[in-house]
Amino acid sequence: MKRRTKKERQQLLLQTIEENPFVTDEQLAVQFNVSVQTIRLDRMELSIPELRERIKDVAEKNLENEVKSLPLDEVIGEIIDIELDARAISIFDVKEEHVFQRNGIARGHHLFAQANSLAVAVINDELALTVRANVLFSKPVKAGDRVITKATVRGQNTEKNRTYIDLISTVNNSVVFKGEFEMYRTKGKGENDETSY
Amino acid sequence: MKRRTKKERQQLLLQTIEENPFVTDEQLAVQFNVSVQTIRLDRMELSIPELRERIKDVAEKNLENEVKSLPLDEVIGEIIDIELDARAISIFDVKEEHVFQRNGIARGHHLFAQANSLAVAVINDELALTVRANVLFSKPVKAGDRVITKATVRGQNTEKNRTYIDLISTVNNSVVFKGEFEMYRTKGKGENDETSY
DNA sequence: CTGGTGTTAGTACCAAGTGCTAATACATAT
DNA sequence: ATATGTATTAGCACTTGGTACTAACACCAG
Repeated sequence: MKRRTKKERQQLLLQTIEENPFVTDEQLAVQFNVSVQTIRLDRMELSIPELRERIKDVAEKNLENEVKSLPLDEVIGEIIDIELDARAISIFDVKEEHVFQRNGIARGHHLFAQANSLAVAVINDELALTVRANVLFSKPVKAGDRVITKATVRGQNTEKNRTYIDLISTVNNSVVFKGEFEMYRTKGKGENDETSY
Repeated sequence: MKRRTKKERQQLLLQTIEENPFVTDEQLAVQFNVSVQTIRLDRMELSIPELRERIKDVAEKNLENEVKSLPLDEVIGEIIDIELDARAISIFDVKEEHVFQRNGIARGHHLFAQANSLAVAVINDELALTVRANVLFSKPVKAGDRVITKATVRGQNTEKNRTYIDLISTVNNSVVFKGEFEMYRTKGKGENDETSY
């Protein structure tokens, strides 16, 4: 192992720990052919926490993901207000994982998912399925944006068991997404009121 | 805190650690009103590893998940055939996590996501965004179904930088989803050598 | 009273550190 | 040539959250 300069070593150190957070100072010292103390000084300068903290961070991150990925699959966006068969509002915070790396713009299906989830939720029925949707992505959404989606139940066709819902998503009061959803439901509006909530 | 029997305590210990693997023996001792040594003996009998090992286990598990969840977010469905700016085919296996628990029918946004991903992929450009989509969910899809989606590029409006794509998804040769997507792209078909932007 | 089970206390030791002081090497500037 | 600064190394005390082990005590049953 050739002895690198401080800068080179620290650069490699960052990479190495990034790739494998489970490596000890001792192992790193051997790898870079320096003393353990040097590794410690390097970590300090680079503000890299000690092994146990790194492992803990990874563990905590994973625990977050667990909490995140389950409801994320269930309902996209957090429903903050709902009046069944009338209207509903949800918010969705766009994160790095929702955007194209190349340009930082949110993938369309995430916005669709938020709207679709809300359309399902607003329907006061056990069974609600999307039959048709016409959507328009009017403005790009970026990571860090908070998307607020409002659903309004527009009408019904009781014979065909259909409910029509309008959806509008905004970021900072600017419309980013519009959609008209045709939903299928088993029962008509108002037939579910035996058990009043 | 009432003093439980050994069995009760060990039962609760298992639960407690399961819920929060980050708890130390000392905290547990306080919680159960016994000595630290007792907690250690309990852990031995129950073969529960020490705090650091538990955290490490969580961290390692999460690292596995990372590999799994990333490509899942990147493209929904596996692209098995593609001819840029012409057509593409992807398959998507519907799993339990994609369906409503209540009725076992796939949530619409997963089918939309597969179609949307494919529409983005078929466009031979750095930047492709969904502008508008009209979709029809013609038949419910269930867990275990293999959805095959075909994308066909229908036309273009070079002035407006738009590309029109038709999508059809089938399960066992039966159509479950149809969509017309209007996509925005930076450059026209075949113009990808120019630096027009 | 003796034995078994459960619990507690205490000691020595370990890994992987932090925090601090001191020594050394080496090049650069004056 | 001597001083200054940076990089590196060594050593020691201390910390956390343990393991491994021994000894003691309480209490209940035979």
